[in-house]
Amino acid sequence: MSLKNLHRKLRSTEFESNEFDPISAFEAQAVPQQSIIIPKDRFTEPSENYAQDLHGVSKTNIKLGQALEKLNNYQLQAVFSEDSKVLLSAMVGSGKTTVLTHKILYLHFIKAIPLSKMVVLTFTNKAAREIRERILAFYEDSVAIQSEELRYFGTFHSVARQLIKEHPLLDKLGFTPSFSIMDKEAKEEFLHRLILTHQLDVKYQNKLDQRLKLYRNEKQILYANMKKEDDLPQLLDISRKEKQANNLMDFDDLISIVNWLLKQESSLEPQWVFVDEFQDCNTEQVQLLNYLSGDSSSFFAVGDPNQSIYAWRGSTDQIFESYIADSTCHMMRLPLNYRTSGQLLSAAACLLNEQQNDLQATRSEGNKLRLVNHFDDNQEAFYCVKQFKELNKKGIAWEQIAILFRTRQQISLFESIFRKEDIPFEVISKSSLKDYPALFWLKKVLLAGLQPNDLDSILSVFTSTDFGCLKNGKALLNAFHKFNQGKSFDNTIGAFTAFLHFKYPKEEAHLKLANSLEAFQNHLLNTTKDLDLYSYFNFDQLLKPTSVHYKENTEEVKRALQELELYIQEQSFADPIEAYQAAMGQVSLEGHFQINTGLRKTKAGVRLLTIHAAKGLEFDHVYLSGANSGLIPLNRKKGGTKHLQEEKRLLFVALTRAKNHMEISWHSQSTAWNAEEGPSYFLNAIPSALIERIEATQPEISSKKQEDNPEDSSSPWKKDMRISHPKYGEGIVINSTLKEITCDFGKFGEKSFAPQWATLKKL
DNA sequence: TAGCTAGCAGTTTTT
DNA sequence: CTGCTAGCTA
Repeated sequence: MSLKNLHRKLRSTEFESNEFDPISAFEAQAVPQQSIIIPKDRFTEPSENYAQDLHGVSKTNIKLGQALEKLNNYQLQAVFSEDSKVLLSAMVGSGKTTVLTHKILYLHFIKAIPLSKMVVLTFTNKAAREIRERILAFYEDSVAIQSEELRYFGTFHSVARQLIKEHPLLDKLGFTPSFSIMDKEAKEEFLHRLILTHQLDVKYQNKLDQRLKLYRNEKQILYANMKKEDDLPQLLDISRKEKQANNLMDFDDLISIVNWLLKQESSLEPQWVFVDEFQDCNTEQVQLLNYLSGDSSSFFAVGDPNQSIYAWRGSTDQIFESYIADSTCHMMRLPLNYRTSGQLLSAAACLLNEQQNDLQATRSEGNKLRLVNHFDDNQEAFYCVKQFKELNKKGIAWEQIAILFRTRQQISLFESIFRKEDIPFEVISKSSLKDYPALFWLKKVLLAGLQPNDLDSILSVFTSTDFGCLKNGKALLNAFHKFNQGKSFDNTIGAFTAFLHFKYPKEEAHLKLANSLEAFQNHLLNTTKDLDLYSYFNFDQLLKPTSVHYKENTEEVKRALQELELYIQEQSFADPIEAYQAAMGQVSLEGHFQINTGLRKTKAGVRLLTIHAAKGLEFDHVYLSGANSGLIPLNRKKGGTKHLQEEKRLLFVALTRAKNHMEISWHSQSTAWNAEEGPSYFLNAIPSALIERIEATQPEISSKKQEDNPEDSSSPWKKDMRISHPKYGEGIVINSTLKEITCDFGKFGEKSFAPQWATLKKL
């Protein structure tokens, strides 16, 4: 029977027929899968008593001794272990970061291992920052710790960047240590420029990333409707060469290049290698770990196989298999959950494989898991408004309430209703620099100044729709190449400046900018002061003083420059250009300019976020919205058990975010196209004794979404009015409020104006 | 060159 | 179901 048919059959089974799990049923029928389950007898159990070790620690370092006394025996076992290879299987909410940081501190303060001899790898900047902070917190303020000492504490990518910079063989690959890092957007622009300049025929250009991956991994060129092969292979080839020529690396390159270098010559022999979230490693990252932790180094990895929800990003279970097979590797576990109350945790544990279920509750029984049926998402949002207001009255802080969603699209309806109903809220998802046009542009300006041959950054500066003066395209590139022919300039920015002076002599502000870019490195030698750089580039003029967002744009840019300067001061580089390059590398890696302080969300409000974004977080009250079959697990054309198992773990992650109250909702009339009838069939695995079912709330008079029309009748500019602008010519008003007028100018696209500044004329 | 149609993919997101 | 687009047709 095919997977699809089997599931149809399984789903049709009555919902009430409980204690029945279609996935287990399927697994029982299917060919046994290779498994990542660690056999029980591979675990070393903790000893009864660590009093002596604790006493030893307290004698040397009282503060650390006191901290360690709070740990349980499983945690202490991992901290004190003398084994040189340890894989710690940490169940959800069992304090894995605590163990990781305390082990680092123990090794450092008691075993006298210098921090500079440790490599600590995480997947996110947030995790890296947290570990650094917890370590710094242990130092008395009299003993300042050099940032130099924590050089190899960071994300896989930032440590890779550090290693690449330091490696003696880098020039063999055609790179210099001042290479810059392309984020996703930069890489897209880069590839599009290559397609243009090399006149390549490439189909599905907005799916380039996927297509390149398919081609690299499976040599597949045809995609979707394509009948003929296009120039994709050439594009890959050219981009490889161009990256070398321009000293550029993308995120994937960082890992593969460091692996290549370390394979030739190991440049670093750390005494200890630590990994957080071990289950998320992909094959290349595993390789990096192997290169780093040779025979002379010890290795300590923490992870939770039950929380592996990033397989779609390339994480692999091979890593578990190889470590289980390795008999020198000691397996330890952290089974005690301190977060979730008893009944909720038992319910969540029903979603795990029998053998992998090592979870033990430490808290009291608490509330039952609630399964609530709503008519649709609109209905649910109003229900939430009511519930949340009551909870808040009872003293539950807004930020202790979270609503989780499978997809991000589900969030926007809640946003608009909460806004109307005065529920404070915050959507938690990493914002992209692209959402801040001024900062996005600032990054290009600085990169163009720092890498005088990086044509992409230069072009982006001058062809930006918001702050540029040129139109991007084939014509511009051709004109520039034509101008360039036969002449020899020192570098690309020099050539481009000359080109601008020749072809666009009227664009005074931008001509000045070009000159400033050309002289930027020299200027940096004098000063890296933020306000000085701000006026050096004349941002006051360039950021379009008539724009609605002028004030916030200038403030954002000033703040960003400030962050850069702070970073440079803390890193104490000798060469200011190198320092600025390092800072910009950090901006690329983190995706924002807050590279010192990080993104601190302090705003009070109900949290709205996807389950993926909720990993690692906890809340008092958690609501999972719209958990119909078809959404959880999310329907997919391709997939199979691997996908379904991951979706099941995703539901597990959702349920284990809650400390005290967990409510899952499903909709009778879901608005999602892929939703099916009835709640997620994964929930059938949970015995009815652990679930409290709540009947459908009656739909109110109208559950139809209300059209909200925020158009302001007092504004003289009305929707669809034809207008003209001195620069952009004729256009049509798309939207008009007291604060902002948005118009469409055809080939110039959409522009927004502040009514008090707008130089618009009625037609 | 515009219009039509068939076919397929779509989620999650960090660096 | 919707959105995208390659490739065909007039």
